[in-house]
Amino acid sequence: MPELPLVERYRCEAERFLVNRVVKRAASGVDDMMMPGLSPRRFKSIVTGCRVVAVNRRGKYLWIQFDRSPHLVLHFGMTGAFIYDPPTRPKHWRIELTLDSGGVIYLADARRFGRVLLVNDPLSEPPISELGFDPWLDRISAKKFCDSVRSRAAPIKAILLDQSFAAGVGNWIADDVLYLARVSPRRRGKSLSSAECGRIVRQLVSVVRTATKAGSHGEKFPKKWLFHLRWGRHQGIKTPAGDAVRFEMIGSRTTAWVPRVQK
DNA sequence: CTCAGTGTTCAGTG
DNA sequence: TCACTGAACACTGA
Repeated sequence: MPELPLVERYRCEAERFLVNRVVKRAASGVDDMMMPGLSPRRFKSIVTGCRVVAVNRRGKYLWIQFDRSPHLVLHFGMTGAFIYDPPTRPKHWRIELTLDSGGVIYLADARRFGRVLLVNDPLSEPPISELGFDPWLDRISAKKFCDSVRSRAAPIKAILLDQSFAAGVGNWIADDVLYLARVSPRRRGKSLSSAECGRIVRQLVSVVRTATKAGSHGEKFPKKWLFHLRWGRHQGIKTPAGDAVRFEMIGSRTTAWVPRVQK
């Protein structure tokens, strides 16, 4: 599910629900894939009794900052989501926090590509310390962006998806950025002109800001974005301007692009 | 039944 | 050592 704009929305919602609350009960399933080395017993004993001080985000990672270490770092993988006060325990719940307010929050994740970690100093330890610039939180100069892109041989699509380069960019954001910047996803970083890199960084900031301000609600995104056309992947689908959309595997992800526009 | 899906990691290669 | 590539991870729904 979640790229930067959606994780930011989760962060805002969780902030309202959690800040200043004390965890009265904490539970998790046994899951060495999502929570390597973290038993339900240890999770419960560490988290119970903690007061939430803040809910933070960097890239696709969100962390719940407690009044003491360690703090709870979460990644939503492909299908992760928060669920608040459901009438019954959600089918794919992975962790459950019951608060002094009486509220209950679940992390659910059917596919289990998400992560649950307890980290002493999230900003200065992996995995968050390994992330590149966050286009919502950080400013980056066009020159630094271009130098970095042009030092690499991989396709620009793969570079944009590299979280140690740009944190929070996912498959559809990368595709829309390259479409709006009119650059083919197959172009190698090395081959890009500074004008092309400039268009890419401008569109990257623009797409992330626009989507995040829209609260990650796709219906509110600009009509011209490929976002609206990619799901379902119809054969022979065209942009509103009448250009054919092509779907192919690039950087080991399905990539939507418009060859007539992107060179 | 088969395949693709808003993501990351790891082994193999050059 | 490093960058790059593609398979693997697990599960659901079309």
